[in-house]
Amino acid sequence: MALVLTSPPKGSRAARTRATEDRILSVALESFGLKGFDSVSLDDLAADLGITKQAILYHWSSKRALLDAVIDRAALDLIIEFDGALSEEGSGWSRIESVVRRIFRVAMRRPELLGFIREISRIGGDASLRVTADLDPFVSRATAYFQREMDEGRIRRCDPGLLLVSAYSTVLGAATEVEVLRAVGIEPTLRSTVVRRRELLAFLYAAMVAPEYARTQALR
Amino acid sequence: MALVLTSPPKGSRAARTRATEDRILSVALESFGLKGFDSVSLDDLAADLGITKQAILYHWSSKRALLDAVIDRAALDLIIEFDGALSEEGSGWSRIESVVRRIFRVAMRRPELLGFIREISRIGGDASLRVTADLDPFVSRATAYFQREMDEGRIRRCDPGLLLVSAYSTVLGAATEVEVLRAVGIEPTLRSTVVRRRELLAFLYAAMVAPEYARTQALR
DNA sequence: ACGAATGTTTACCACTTGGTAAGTGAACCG
DNA sequence: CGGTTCACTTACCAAGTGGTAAACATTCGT
Repeated sequence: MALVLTSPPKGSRAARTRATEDRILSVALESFGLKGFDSVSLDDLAADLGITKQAILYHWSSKRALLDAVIDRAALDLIIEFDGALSEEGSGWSRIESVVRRIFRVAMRRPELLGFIREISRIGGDASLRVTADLDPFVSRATAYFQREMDEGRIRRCDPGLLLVSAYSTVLGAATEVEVLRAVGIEPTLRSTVVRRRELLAFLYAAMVAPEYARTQALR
Repeated sequence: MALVLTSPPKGSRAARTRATEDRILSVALESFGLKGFDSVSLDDLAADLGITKQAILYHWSSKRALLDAVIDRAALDLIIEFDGALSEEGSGWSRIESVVRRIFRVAMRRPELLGFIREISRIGGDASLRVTADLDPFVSRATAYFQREMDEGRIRRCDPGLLLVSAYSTVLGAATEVEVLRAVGIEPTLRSTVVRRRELLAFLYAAMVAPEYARTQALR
């Protein structure tokens, strides 16, 4: 995924510096997300990048400082991926459906991103606080949206925060728990992912949509 | 949690050996589950146990071999915790409810156990295969149970494996994703856990129970 | 009672870890 | 042009890593 063709030095020095830091953050996010923070050494990262470990430590004073930067980057990526879906047009359910589709797309194309959030949760402490703070505006938008949908009777009334958590972990689980899927005899191929997404949408639809509202719609 | 009152040597040698290995597995499961496999060194484990690292390596030839043993132990613990619920009496929904309650109980009392399964999933490779194999009989029972409930019209018809995954990740997420809960402004206190469990049961009930069957029941 | 098996410790070892110090060449700015 | 800043490398280092070898104490079988 790194996509690093050692480019001949071009652009201003500042631009090249930014590009290097960007590459480091990308590779670090991927590695931390897939293998875990402690399982990836600075030497590993540097080797992947074709630079020396000290070059990394030049841009961030410690591995921990690098982690903070990666957290910010991951939060930004997440918001970019999902916030658009929340802004889309469409009535209640179709918008939720588009968010779910997007999560699946992200889980397929960038598993390291979702894995990284999990990893940060486990590390806890300051790291968790940081990602929580970074994502706060997005979470606020999402819960406010749920609240509105409930007020207008399109979504079953309940605690919007808990609904968000339920939906989040359901989708994230179905999208990422590859090993669990294997355990129940489902090989995570592209085709099975489509089926899984369809089943999950039905699951969520049943769980979330207010029955009275559902009756007025003829969708599936 | 370790609960290790340095007992004066008693019992046969074989019994004491078994007890030692048991203690090692307990502490290792706890540490690996909470901090991650790579984040826990053999020296850390040994220090927690009040023995030397080489004592651990006497019982298992390498850290990796220890991991395999911990996997087996974790799978056993899981089966013990949940298999009982599957055998309980009661009609369709009440049995599912009891499983969910049990998962919450485990998530509260033994977070390291669920965390460990997650960790193994991420490690992948042989480790995942092992836990998958260990849990296979349990998974078979669960899906067979879902199938039966569907055939008798008590649960919405769908792929039983996927239903299991959805329910699993939903419950596991709501029970364990403490940081995500914080992000949506829910402090994971005991009281809020009760609320969360109630909301989640409503979520699952709506998602899983067949509407025709639900109408025949007056439960909540 | 005595040698053997067993469980554990002390002493090491090669290698990796995050991090420091000093050097180097190119880009920038006057 | 000439010095300074910048981005990075080479050269280290102390602490920690998983793992080996051998010594040691206890318990077992005979």
